[in-house]
Amino acid sequence: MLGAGQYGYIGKVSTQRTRGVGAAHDERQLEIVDAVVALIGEQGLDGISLRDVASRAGVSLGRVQHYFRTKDQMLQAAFRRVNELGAAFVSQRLADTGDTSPEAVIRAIATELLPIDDLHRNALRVGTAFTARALVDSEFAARLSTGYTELHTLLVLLLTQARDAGVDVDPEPEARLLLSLIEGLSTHALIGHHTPDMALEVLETHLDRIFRT
Amino acid sequence: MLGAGQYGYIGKVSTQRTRGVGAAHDERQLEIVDAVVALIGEQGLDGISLRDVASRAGVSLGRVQHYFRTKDQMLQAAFRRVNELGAAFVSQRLADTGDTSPEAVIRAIATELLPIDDLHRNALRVGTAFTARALVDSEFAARLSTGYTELHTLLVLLLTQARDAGVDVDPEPEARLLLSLIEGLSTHALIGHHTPDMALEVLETHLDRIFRT
DNA sequence: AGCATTTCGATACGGTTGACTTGTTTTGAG
DNA sequence: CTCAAAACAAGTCAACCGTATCGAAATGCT
Repeated sequence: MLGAGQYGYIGKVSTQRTRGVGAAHDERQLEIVDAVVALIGEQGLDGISLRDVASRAGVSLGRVQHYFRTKDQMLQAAFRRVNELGAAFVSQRLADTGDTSPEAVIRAIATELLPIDDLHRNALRVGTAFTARALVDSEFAARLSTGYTELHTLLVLLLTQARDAGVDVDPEPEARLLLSLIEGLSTHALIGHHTPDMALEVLETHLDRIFRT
Repeated sequence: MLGAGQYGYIGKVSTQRTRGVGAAHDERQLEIVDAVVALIGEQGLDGISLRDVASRAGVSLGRVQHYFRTKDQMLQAAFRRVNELGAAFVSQRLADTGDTSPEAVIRAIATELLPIDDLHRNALRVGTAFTARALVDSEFAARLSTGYTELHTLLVLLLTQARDAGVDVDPEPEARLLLSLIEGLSTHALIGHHTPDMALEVLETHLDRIFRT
């Protein structure tokens, strides 16, 4: 989960009547979606009702239903939102560090996919909730799979750059291992089996094993 | 998820009146639990109702309620059941192979925690559902954490044996990495991001990296 | 056989849910 | 200003849920 930004929803406008400039529409919709994301993180995916969302967002049930015709559409919007958040996290860290070496980028990606603070923790909780949902709903499964594939492709690209720079690594399987490892470390950190720091340490050790040969 | 067998439920008997030998009781209870596990694998944790369970098990709603006073108790029983299944999977493979070397045992554990067939797939789906639930319900979180700790301890023990036999490995962090990796590989295989075979290949490569130094 | 206890089916109840309908207010293009 | 479309709010509804109740049947110890 997280990482792939499949936009195309917020800011659609297109042929639709640009009623009220359309700006207020997206803003209010985002308010509701953020309430949904927060609630899913706290109560899980099936633990929330439209009335809960309305209450949390401080709006009426009618308003929520105006922006999302069905509950499923609302949840899909929330799913897109956490993916956006994940992508934004990574972009932010990359912009902060400045180091664009494959190793640094991979480290940045991995770090942002761990529950290093409450914000990340909540986003990852939502991601986990959607992962469970994906096992039952093929619609979500397809979206999730796409996101992971994009992330995998990115990792392969980075590892290929590293290999070309002299690092002894097989990009394709190593990317697969890395992504799975990050996923597992993140999940275990979420449920409290270990701390984010310990997860990060394991990851660093493994990355060292790859890059220092 | 999976792996730790925390029994203490089935076969409790104890001070309770041994009405009807008590054998039929456990059998019928297990029938219902198996229906629950199957349903959770198919429809997720929140997608099932007591009526669904009764229908799937071919019994009346009243009977389900007789064996489980609340829905939560029923789900907890299902959770224990998948843990039992996971432990049974590993035991079975270990008995089959006969090889008790640390490497073989680790390989066996890892293999049984991947969706290598429909039976394993369903059990792992249920495990994922409970993982998502654990993020919201501290009761399940505690049980899950205990299971993972047991598995972690076992891996540390095995890796310590390997180290004493001359393998260059740091048991504690390596066990943490392994368990997380298995978790991630399993999850990704479940959602179809890669096949169980690919997951197994990644794992084998990593194990080779550890043991062939 | 007698009888307490377990087993289990049928039914009902209060509550919640997502979806829908209806009516009112707001908005901005013409 | 006009007016149609959008943006809401409130209420309604049927369906479903977990749980409780009550009575009948099965069971097995004494």
